[in-house]
This record gives sequence, C-alpha cells and structure tokens, in this order.
Amino acid sequence: MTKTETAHPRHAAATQRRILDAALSEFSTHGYGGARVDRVAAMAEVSKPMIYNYFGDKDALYKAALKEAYVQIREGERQIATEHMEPEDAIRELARFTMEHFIQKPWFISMLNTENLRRGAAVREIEDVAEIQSTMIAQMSHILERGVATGRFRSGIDPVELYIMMASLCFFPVSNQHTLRVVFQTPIDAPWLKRRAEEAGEMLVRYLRADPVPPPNP
Amino acid sequence: MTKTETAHPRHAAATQRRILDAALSEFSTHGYGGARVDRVAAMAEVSKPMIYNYFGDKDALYKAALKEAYVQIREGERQIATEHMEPEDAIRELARFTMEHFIQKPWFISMLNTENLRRGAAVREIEDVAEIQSTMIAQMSHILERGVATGRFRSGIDPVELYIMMASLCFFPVSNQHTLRVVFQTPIDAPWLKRRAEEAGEMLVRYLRADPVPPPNP
Amino acid sequence: MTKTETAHPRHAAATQRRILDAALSEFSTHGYGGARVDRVAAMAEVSKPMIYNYFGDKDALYKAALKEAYVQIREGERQIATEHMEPEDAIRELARFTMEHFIQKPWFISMLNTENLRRGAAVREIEDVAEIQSTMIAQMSHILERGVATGRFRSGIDPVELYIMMASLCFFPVSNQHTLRVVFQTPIDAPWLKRRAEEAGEMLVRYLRADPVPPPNP
Amino acid sequence: MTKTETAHPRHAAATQRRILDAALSEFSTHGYGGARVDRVAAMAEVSKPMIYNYFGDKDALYKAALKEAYVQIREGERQIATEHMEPEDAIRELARFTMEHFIQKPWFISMLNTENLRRGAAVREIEDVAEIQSTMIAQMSHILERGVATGRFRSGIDPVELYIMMASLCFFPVSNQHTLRVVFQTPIDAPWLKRRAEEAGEMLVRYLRADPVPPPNP
DNA sequence: TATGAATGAGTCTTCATTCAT
DNA sequence: TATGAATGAAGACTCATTCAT
Repeated sequence: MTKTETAHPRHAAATQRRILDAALSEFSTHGYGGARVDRVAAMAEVSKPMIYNYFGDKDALYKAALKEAYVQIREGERQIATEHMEPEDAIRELARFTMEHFIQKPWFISMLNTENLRRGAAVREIEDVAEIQSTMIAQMSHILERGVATGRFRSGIDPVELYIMMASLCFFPVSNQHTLRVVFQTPIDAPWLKRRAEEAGEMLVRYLRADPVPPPNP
Repeated sequence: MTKTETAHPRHAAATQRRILDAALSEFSTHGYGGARVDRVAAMAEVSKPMIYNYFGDKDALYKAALKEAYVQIREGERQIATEHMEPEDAIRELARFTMEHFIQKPWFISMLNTENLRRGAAVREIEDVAEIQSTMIAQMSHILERGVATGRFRSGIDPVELYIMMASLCFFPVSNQHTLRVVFQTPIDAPWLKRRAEEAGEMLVRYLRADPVPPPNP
Repeated sequence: MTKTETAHPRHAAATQRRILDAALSEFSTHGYGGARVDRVAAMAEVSKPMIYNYFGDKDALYKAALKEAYVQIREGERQIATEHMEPEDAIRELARFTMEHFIQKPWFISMLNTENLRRGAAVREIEDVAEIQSTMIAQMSHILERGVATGRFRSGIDPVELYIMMASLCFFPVSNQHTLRVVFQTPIDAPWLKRRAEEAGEMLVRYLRADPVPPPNP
Repeated sequence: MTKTETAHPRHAAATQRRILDAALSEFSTHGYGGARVDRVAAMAEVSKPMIYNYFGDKDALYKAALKEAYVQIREGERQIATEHMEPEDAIRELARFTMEHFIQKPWFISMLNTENLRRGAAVREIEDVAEIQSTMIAQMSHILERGVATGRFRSGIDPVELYIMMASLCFFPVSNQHTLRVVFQTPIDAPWLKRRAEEAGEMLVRYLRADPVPPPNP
C-alpha cells in the first residue's frame, strides 16, 4: 500500500495547505468580520482545533491567507515575458495579463479590499511584501527604457506610478463590478472586462507616446 | 420643566439622521460583518430599540447607509460645472473633482468595497440608483460632444466607459492606499494623490485627443 | 397590580444579587478553574449575557464573589459583643463564634482556599479589604487590654497574631475536614468541631494567662 | 548510532517519575480544574499519550499526584527524632519541624486544599492513607506519655487532637498567607512564619502543662 | 516504548434582536 | 417616542482524549 490518499491523518503539510486554501476562500468571500472559522474547518475538512494548532487564531489565519494571496499572485507574475516584444505591444500585453489575473483570481481583489478596509493592519506585518511585485515593476521599467531608447515613448515616467495606473484601470472594473452593473445597468461580464483591458492598453500607450515633433518652420 | 435639551429630542427625523450618520460611519469603518449595532446606537446616542424601530434590522440599516452614501455622493456631483470650460480643461477638472471627492468622503469608497464584497446584494434593491451618477455621465457626454465638435477629441468614445476609466484612476490609489503604501513603500498622502489626479487628467486627455492628421502627400 | 415577583424582568439590582449569590456558590464549590459560567447563569436563573453585562467576565465575576464573601463575613462579625464579658470568657466566646462562622458559611473557607491557590491574585485588587476584619481585631485588642489590666493576662501579645492563632485553630479543622476524616478515620462532624472550638478557647486562655508568681523566698 | 541521549530514555520508570513530579507541580499550582494535561506533558518532557498510557486519565493522574504528595510527606516525617528530648522541647521541635515542612513543600498544602475543595473525592480511594501520618501520631503519643509520667503535662489529652491543633497553627499561616498579607497588611515571609512556629510551640506547651498544685492549706 | 496528528465536546464570550414599561 | 433589561443563537477558542504509526 502506497501513501494513503485519505484526507486526514498524518499529513501535517497537506492539512495546513487545505486550511490555507479554505481560509483564503472564506476571508475573500466574506471579509474578515464575516468569515467563520467553522466554515474554514468544514471547507478544509479538518476539525477546528487543527486550525488553531497550526495558525494560532483567526487573526493569524487571516494574515496567513493574505500572505498566501500575495504569494500566489507573485507566482503568476513570474510567467509574463515581454522582453522580446515591441514596447507598445509589451504594455498592451501587461494590461491584458493584469486583467486576466484579476479575473482568474478574484480572491486576490477581495483580499486587497478587505485588507484596505482594515487599514492595512495585517500587510504591515508580512515580511517580504515589498518585493512581491518587484517582477512587475522590473518589467515595467525595462519596457519604458526600451520605449524611450527607440524614441517611441516619452521619458520621465515613473514605472511604479505607471504600474499603479495600469492596475487601477484593470482593478476597478473587476473589483466594483457589482455596483457598476447596477448603477450603469451595463452587462459587466468577461468579454466586457477584456475590452476594458484593451482600452487600458490603448490609453497607456497613448499616454506614453512621445509627442509628435512639430514640423520645421519653413 | 420646558423642552429638555437632551441629546434625544422628540424629533424623530433628527433621531433617524443621527442613526443614519452613525451607521454610515460604522459600516464604512468595519465592513458589514465587523459592524456592531451597539456601536451605532452609542455613536448616535440612541437606544438600540430605536434603530430596530426606525430601520428594521441590521441588513436594512446597512441598505439605508449604503443608499445614503450614494445620495451624499450625488449631492456632491451636482456642484461640478464644466460647461464653460474648454473640453480638455473640463476633463482635467472632472478628474480633480473626482479624486477630491474620494479623499474627502472616504466612507464612500469603503461602502462601495464592502458592497462589492457582498456581491452587490444590497445595491440591487435600492431604487433610483441608476440615475445617481447621471449628472456625471451627462457632463461627460457633453464634454465629449464638444471636444469632438471642435475636432480636438476623437469620436466613438463611450461616455460611461470613459467615466469608468476616470473613476478607476482615482478610486484605486485611494481605496488601496494601505496596501500600496506597504508594497511600494511609497508615502501615499494627499499631495501624492492629487498628483495622481493630475496625471489621470493628462492620461485621459491624451487618450481622447484626435490623432494628428498625416500631412498630405505632395 | 403591584410589583411583579417574576424572577426576571426589570429588576436589575435583584438580578445582580442572584448572579452574585450563584457565583459565590459556584466558585466556592468548584474553585476558579472548575467553576462554570453556565452553571452560574442556571443557578441565578438568568441568561449568560446578563452575567457579562453586569460583571464583565469570569475573572471579574470571581473577584466580585470573593469580595462578597468578605463583605458577608464582616456583616457577621459586627454581631459579636464581648465588652461586658470577663476577658477569659470573651476569648472563649470569640473562638466559639469564629468556629460557628466557619461552619455556617462554608463558602467563605472555600473562597479563601481558592484565592490562596491563585496566590491572592484577586484580593490584592479589592479595595477596603484591609478594614474588613478590623472589628475582630479591635475586639481582640480590647479584650487583651482588659485582661492585662486585671493582671489575668500576660502583656506583650500582638492582637493580630493572636487573632491569626485563633483563626488557625478554627479554620483548619473545618477547611481540611475531608482529608482529616480519611487520614485519621475520625468522625468529623458538627459536635466534634464545636469541641475543637472549646479546646481552642482553652488553649488560647492558657497561652494568655499571666505566669504564676513564684512564692516569696522565706 | 548508539544509545541516544535524548530526554526520553527507554526507562519507563523514569518517565513515570517525571510525569508524576510534573503532575504534582501542575495540580498544586493550578488546582484540579485549572491543571492542564498539556502542561504536565511539556513539563515532564513526554508526549501526552504517555500520560494516558501510564496513568489513565486526568482524574487518575490527579489521584496519583495526591498520593505522591502524602508519600513524600511521610518520607519527611520519618526523619524527626524526639525520643531523646525533654517533652516540652520535643513539642516545640515538632512544631518547628511541621512548619518547616509546610514551608519547604508548598505543594503539599496546595494539594490538601485542592482535595478538600473537592470534598475529599480522591483521598477516600487512596489505600494506606490512614497510616501515613502514623509516625507523627506515634511520636506525639510518646511525648505525651513521657510528659505525663514526669508530671510536667496534664493527662487526658488526645494525641490526634493535639496533632491537629499543632498542624492548624502551622498550616493556616502558610496556606492563607496571600489573603492574610493583604487583609492584615503584614509582611508574611519565612522569618515571620518561623516565629509563628515558635509561638505555636509555646502555646502547645502551655496548653499541656499540668496546672500548678495549690499550696497545701496550713 | 513513544509520538505527531487529530477531534468531540465543551467553555467563555458576543451579537443581533425583543420585551415590558 | 423612548429605553433598561433580557436572551437565543452563535462565535472564537480550548481541553481531555484517542488514533495511526
């Protein structure tokens, strides 16, 4: 008999994983105050004491889930490769990628919103958060440099601020889709969101383009 | 003994107002699950039964607070006047105004985030929400039209989508300031946010500008 | 309809009393760790939230019960009157009274034991504890003075130390009755305890008596 | 790899000892209800299943610890030797010894208090408890006999009752030191307790002394 | 002999909600 | 209109105990 595939016994690491996944799901679905440890236990198919044993208390569990959200996002961001693209295409690709990310991993947006509601009480205590989006920023910098070098892009754009703009354009329509849907009575669905990403790309590119040189006075 | 000057006057309307203000503060500070009816009562300086008497239950109170948030925002949006401005200036002004709005009324952002966490369960049931941001959209349409008419702006831009882009660029940096601050180690404060608004204006304007007509072939 | 005699509604003071009595009973019967808030609620015929509402938490409830134990003891000690007695009789009476006290109010002994197990964590924070046994000490002092004045008692005896000795002789047989019963296979009952009090009186009196003056050398 | 030098040797007896010592410490520090099996395991440096394996359950562990307390006390009492002393000195020595005992082995007092709180539920089931303090009683008897024989002591004193009196005078000041300290604001420390023992000896001796023979009528 | 992993059954505490006046 | 008093139902967290290896 090989390793038993039973859910429960003797698999500390696996148990912790299940709890973490369940916690991420629970906190992102219900927010901190609305999350229930009981539900996490049920979802993870463990008894409550396991949660307290491995994570401490609800707060620590939340912090672990938040960190996990960032970690998973970082994993994802490692996969973008834009070096070989034309700068404008690279920017558009980044926008597409970011939007895709937010659509595919809705719990990330929920966790960020929840954490900001809590005024960042937990992020502050997570180590290494700073370097989490370093990949993204690095790519952004590289694209900008190349764009400037070829004369296609203006210079003087801060990559972090540019990244935040791109993130804003992708985050908000996903994050606020439920209120937007009602307020604007628009059918906010995946295709609509993807068009937003295209338009965000367009906007970023136009924002970056070097101003046309005025024709020489004759 | 004549009219007592207690904090609990006979005027039902005033009592309801105090409750509503307290509820808005409470729900936006703690989210739905974290909000406490006791705290609302204490803040409003009323007894808890009053809350149930006037609003029903926690859920109804939340809905009332959410609606109130929208109403207050609508009040604010009535005050923008861009008709007399040049289209580009008008766009920039709208961005500034929107950002200012979000900074001044942080509970609005919190309520929107909370409501979206709840997947829009409550907005759906609020009447007249649709027309709430009609002022904004109307202005946006008008500006676009004028811009297109003068040849300054491209045509074919949807005012709602443009509005959402502008909102995105202003909302996200405020809404996510606590996580951004930690992740990017940037001092996110009022001046920084105002610069974001300027840059948002710049971006929108560049996005809208008509493409330069290529010089006629000789 | 006069005041309703219902157990529950609208009688804050009465409710608090019932809770306090129940708490005293519960803590003295089971010790701190063995006490159950549920049982206190049941005994007091109130819902648990009442307990937390009026007393705070288990710890505060315990402290209140401990203080109550001391208060009730003080009440009792007010009733001894030994001024008109011969000093020796007064001492014997005090011993009898003290023993009776311990027999009649067994929860007092239990609370003291419990509190000492906790190393006095709670007494320290009770105000006015110091003056609680002042009546007893005052009486003791007065008896001693009168005894010395009449030449019947030795001088130089500290009233507090004498009180502690008396208390020791009465407390221990009651407090430790269950172990004593088994270890010495003696039927420790009320009569036996009362004889202990008599013997304690005898012992104290003999301890206090002035040494016989040696006959003058012829 | 040869015999590991871990803290968990193969020797079952040693393991049991460590558990027993830890249990004695735990129960006497926290009482029955406050004692934690986890803490016993940690203190004994064994896994919890070991405790259940060797002792059964918490109750059985408690009983074992209580018995151990008595056993250790009996060990101690074997060491007093008063045969060669003058009866009065012997009594004083016994008081000193008893007090020293209580000061040196505070867990004994705690266990007795805990057990009496439980109304002696466990002592009753311990075999041989009866003979545990036999040494003490035997000594007491012998001293009394010798005192009576020499005419120094009164006759008719029951050794068990005398022992209980002595124990009372020593037990109470140690047992109740924390409440006494607060109630009487006296610095109850080792020297103070030792003076209590001296005074207890004095009291016992005066209690035992034969009454002076009235001078013969001339 | 020994233990890491796991849990059922509580235990304290809180919360939304209602009753009686 | 207004509230002090009260509670059922659940929430977070713990504890004695057992299983599988």
